[in-house]
Amino acid sequence: MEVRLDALDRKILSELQRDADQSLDEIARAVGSSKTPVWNRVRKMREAGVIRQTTALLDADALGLEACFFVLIRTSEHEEEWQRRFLEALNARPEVLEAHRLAGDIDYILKVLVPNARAYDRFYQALISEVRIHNVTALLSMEQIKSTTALPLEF
Amino acid sequence: MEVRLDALDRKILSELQRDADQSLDEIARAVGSSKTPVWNRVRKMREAGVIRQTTALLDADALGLEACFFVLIRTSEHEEEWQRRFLEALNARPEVLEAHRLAGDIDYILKVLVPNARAYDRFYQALISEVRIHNVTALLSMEQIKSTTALPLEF
DNA sequence: TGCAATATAGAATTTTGTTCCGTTATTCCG
DNA sequence: CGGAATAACGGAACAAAATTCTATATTGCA
Repeated sequence: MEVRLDALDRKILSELQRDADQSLDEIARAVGSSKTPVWNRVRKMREAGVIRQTTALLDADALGLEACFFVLIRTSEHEEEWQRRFLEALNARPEVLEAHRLAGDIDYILKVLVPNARAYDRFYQALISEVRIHNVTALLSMEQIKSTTALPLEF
Repeated sequence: MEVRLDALDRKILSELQRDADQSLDEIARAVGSSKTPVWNRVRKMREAGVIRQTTALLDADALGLEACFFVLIRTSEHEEEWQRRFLEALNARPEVLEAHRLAGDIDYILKVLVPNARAYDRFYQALISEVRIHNVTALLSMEQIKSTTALPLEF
C-alpha cells in the first residue's frame, strides 16, 4: 500500500515512538487535532506497514542480561545454501537481537545480548559448530551511551 | 526497587514484547491467568523499571531511511570533557540510534540510520568537526537479516 | 467559483482498563 | 507439621478509552 505522510502523520508517529500507551485524546491534544482523525491515520499507517508493531521495551540489566557484544564475521562461504543455514541459526537464537549483511570485507555484524562472557562463549561455540565461519571478532560493550528505537522523522 | 520475576511475570513480558496492543483479557488468556493479577504484575514491573517503555516500531524504508551504517570509532582523547562533548553530540543527533563504549582497541560503535550515503557523509563531516576523532570506519548494511527488540527470557 | 472528494469534530456505542471484594493459595514462624 | 498472617487470585462493578457513526468543514481541481 502506498503512503504519503504529512506533517500531522509525522507528529502522530513521533508521539507513538515516544509513548505508545497514550490515549488517543492525549495524542490528539499533543499534535493539535482530535480523536477521530488521529485514529484514522494510525489505522492507515498500521495497514500500510509504516507502523510495524507496538512493543514493550525491557531493561536488560533487570533481566540479568549484562553482556552485549557486537560480532564481526568474515566467511569464505557465499553459497545460497550456506546463507540459508546461517540465517536459520540466527533466527533460532533469541540472544541475537540484530543481524546485518554488510558491504566490504566484513560480511556480517551481529548484536548479541547475554548474561555474561561465559554465555557469549557458549553462543559462539554453538554458532561456529553449526555454520562454517572464516573469522570472527567480538566487540564487547562496556556501556550503552545511547539507545533509542525512535527513527528520525523530518517535519 | 527490587524485583524477582517468576514464570508468570516472564510469560507476561513475553506477550508484551510480542504485541503491547493486546488487551489485558487477551494477555491473561495467553498466559493462563486472569485480568487482575496480570494488571497488578504489569504495574509493578513498570514501577520497578523492568518495563521501560512501550513504543511503536516503524518501518525505516517506508520513511525513506534506506541506509544503515555501523560506525567504528577510535580516538586518542579520553578526558572526561571530551567524552561529555562526544556524548552530547550523539544525543543531539536523532540519526544515531545506538552508541556503545567498547573494550579493546575500537573505542566506540554507533548505529546510524539515514536516507542515503550522502546524508551519512553530512553526518560524518558534522561529527568530526565537533569532536576530535582519530580514526573512523563505517560498515554499510546491505540487508537487515534479523531485527528484534525482544530480549531473551528464560522460563 | 462551484462541485466532488476527503478530512474533521463531536456524540453514541462498545470494548477495555482499573478498582473493589470475597476467596484461595502461599509463606512464615511456632 | 499446623495454624496464623500475608499475598495472590478470580470475578463483578465502575470508569475510561477505543471505535463507530454522522453531520459539518475543508481541500483539490476543473
